[in-house]
Amino acid sequence: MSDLLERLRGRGWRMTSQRRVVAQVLDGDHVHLTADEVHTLAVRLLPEISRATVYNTLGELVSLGEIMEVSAAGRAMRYDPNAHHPHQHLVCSDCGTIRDVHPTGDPLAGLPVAERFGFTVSEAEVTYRGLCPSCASAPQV
Amino acid sequence: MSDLLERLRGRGWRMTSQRRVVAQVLDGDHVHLTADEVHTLAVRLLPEISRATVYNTLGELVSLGEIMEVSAAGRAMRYDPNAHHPHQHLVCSDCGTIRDVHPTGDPLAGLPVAERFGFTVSEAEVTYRGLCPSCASAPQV
DNA sequence: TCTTGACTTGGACTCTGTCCATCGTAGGAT
DNA sequence: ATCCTACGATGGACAGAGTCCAAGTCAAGA
Repeated sequence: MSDLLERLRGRGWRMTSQRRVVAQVLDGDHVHLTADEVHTLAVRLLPEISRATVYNTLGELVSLGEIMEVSAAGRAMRYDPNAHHPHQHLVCSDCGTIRDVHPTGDPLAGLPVAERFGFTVSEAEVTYRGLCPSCASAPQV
Repeated sequence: MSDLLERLRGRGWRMTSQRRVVAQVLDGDHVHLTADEVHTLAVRLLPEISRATVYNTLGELVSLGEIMEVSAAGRAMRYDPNAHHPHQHLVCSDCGTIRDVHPTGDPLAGLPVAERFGFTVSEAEVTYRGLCPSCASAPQV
């Protein structure tokens, strides 16, 4: 993601230390962090960074298509740095952990034209739900 | 949905006026209301009904499988009264309109065991996105 | 180096949803 | 028909996620 900064600069982004730090955090692991987690990690690198800036920056990255929002029903939105490789998500219904998965076949194919109601369907987002190994073995509440 | 109340009574639900009203509201239209909208409509029928009761009742209906939660990224959860016929959703990326659709095939089949990471996968939720006929013809912002 | 407008800050605010102590009542028992 | 009691309703406080805004800061072009 080091070239992310280059791409952004090319798009006229003013390069601030805050934005550099947010990009660095997203680059760190390929997990799907919440905005709050991004903020916590960013604070370690730049103690005075504010929550509002993290939200702003994440929002901008999303609208530029550099990262993806993944909504985890009822919980905080998560941010997926892996926006350039199409994939789907597997979510633990208990703890909210998210993994990237690559199903076979084209999910769009499952939707017959008769079921499209005149829509110009351009993508299908699939969320698989279940229990992750540790939640499946741990006693549920 | 008039038999909904019968089914619930059969499951040992205590039948209160509040619960009746919530069921009645959900029965009204087959749109996907938010909890707050359900509360607003319920108040018209039973002015003293509280928000907490609406949330409780919706939560119970969800866990009984009578209605479904549909998460609308970043916005309030919506409740889908059409839970007895499995279906997916087709969402207009421009205006947000939601339609129920019935894809062919089992969406779970697309996820190979090698891609399940030990999860006990129990369901797949598919959201098709595109432009509805009117947004497709109208100039976009 | 100067200038300026884009960016950041932090705290207040909104929106969704949950919790809890207390009160009310549906519906079985008598 | 009346009584009992556990289940359900209430509403206000609380919490988490995210937005807004006025004021201050600073990146980068001139």
